[in-house]
Amino acid sequence: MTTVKPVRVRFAPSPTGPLHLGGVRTALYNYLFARQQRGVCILRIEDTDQQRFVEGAEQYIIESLHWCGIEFDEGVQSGGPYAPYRQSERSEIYREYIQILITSGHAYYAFDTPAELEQVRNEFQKVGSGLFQYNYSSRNRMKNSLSLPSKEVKELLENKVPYVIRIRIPENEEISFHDLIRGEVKVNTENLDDKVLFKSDGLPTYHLANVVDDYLMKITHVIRGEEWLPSAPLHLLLYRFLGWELSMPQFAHLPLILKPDGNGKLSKRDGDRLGFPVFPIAWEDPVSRDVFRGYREEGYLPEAFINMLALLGWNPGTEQELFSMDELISAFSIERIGKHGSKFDPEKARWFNHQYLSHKPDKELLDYLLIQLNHNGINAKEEKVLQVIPLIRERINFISDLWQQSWFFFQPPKTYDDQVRKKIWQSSTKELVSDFIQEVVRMDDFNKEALHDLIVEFTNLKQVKMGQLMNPLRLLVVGSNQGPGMMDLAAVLGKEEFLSRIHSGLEKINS
RNA sequence: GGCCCGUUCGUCUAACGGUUAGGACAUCAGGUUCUCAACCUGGUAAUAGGAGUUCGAUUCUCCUACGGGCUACCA
Repeated sequence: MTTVKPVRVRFAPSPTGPLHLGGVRTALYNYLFARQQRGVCILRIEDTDQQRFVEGAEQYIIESLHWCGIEFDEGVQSGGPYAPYRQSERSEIYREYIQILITSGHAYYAFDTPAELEQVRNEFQKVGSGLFQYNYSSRNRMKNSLSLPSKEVKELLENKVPYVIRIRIPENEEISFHDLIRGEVKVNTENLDDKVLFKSDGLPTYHLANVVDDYLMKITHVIRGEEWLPSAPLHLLLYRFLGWELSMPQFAHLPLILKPDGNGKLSKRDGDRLGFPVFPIAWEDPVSRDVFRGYREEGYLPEAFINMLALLGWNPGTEQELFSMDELISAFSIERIGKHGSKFDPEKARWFNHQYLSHKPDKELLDYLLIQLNHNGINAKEEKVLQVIPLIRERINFISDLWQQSWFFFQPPKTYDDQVRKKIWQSSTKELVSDFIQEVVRMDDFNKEALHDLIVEFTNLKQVKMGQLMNPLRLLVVGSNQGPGMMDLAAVLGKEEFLSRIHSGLEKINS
């Protein structure tokens, strides 16, 4: 009789700074898997390192995941049946389990000071015999409850001499486990060292805390970054030593997201260096006051950001590229996550955003544009803005482009691009334009078609190419060579505004 | 250095022993056009190298090279 356990996954960042692309993707994969399996997704904060704690980081994590549309069923933000979800608030729990390990002989007290350890490492390096490892071969030469007489150990403990608790890794044992992404992974315990499980400050390290919490919170699948792969055997040993092997979660170690240029994992500073954000939302470092850009502030839509991220390392096996969150949830599978790291491509991110923006309903783009108009002190009628949207929607890559591609619908140009003027302005241009507007003045019905007909007729009559008239008109109306079709532009502006811009433009350009 | 993981167009990737090695981004060319974009059509472009296994290897095995991760009282 096997009952299928309800899927429970967790995303467990440490609040040591903002969450970057890779972290968001890990959260996303956890979320997609949980939703698809009708399971539970948990947000746990791993703040056992008080040295690296950064003010505001936890709030940042919650806010950015919320912006992305990644929601949690349990966690620091909403509580739940396994609270608390902040590890710093669970220290009593870990104390209990470390005691079990001590009692059973799988862990031991170590009294070596950081300075002593440092010295041993240096000596090792000098001799050139590789890096020092605190393990079966060296632990007897160190100061710990395995090497010292028990009387002395007792004294040290009674005298409150600072200590850490280390795991006692067995000698020469083959540890293997099945990774959902990589298949069988094998490691010999020879290569593991006696990692610290409990620090002298009374808090556990990641290794102990994550195992204890995953067990207590009934986590069924651990989906985390590849940087954890080397310590997975250690975690497995902990499950074994605590007698939890049968309820051990399954592991899936995600490949890393790499720098777009060269190699190495994508890092905080790559964004500044290469000119793209690596964070979902902007972050200001509370100490240095450095500000890091965010996708939200750059004008990305969360759907586009998520879509791009989902496909960075995972693919559906079809040629579909655009996915809503719901589609991702139903298409996702851990088996189709790639094994190798992916270089992040900011160009493709931009393309995704363009796709989403150009498929957005008018109404939503309207809201975005209204905000920007307002921000620029322009009070435009919705009706007019709604006319503008279809004319610019194909032309934008970012939300901020809405304004950059449409400001001239709402206000006359303040300057006229000199490069463009030189290129298109001829000696006869002023006269041509002047003659043309005489005709426009006489128009009864000022609309796109009528204007088009008039222009064709006029240019034929004058024996000039359409561009000879249109380009100067555009310069006068927009101030440069950008923008949608001239007739569309004119129709939205209306006859009066159209003429007024041409008049004042002619004055400014010829003076 | 040791251990672990990886390697298909420039980039993200598909092809789970038999394909003219497919798609997307980028790039290039052409088209459209009143401009700038967008858009449409087409092109260039890849199995890291070497041994095996097999009738047949991108696919399986081994070696080499290269890349990455880990190697803290950090996560």
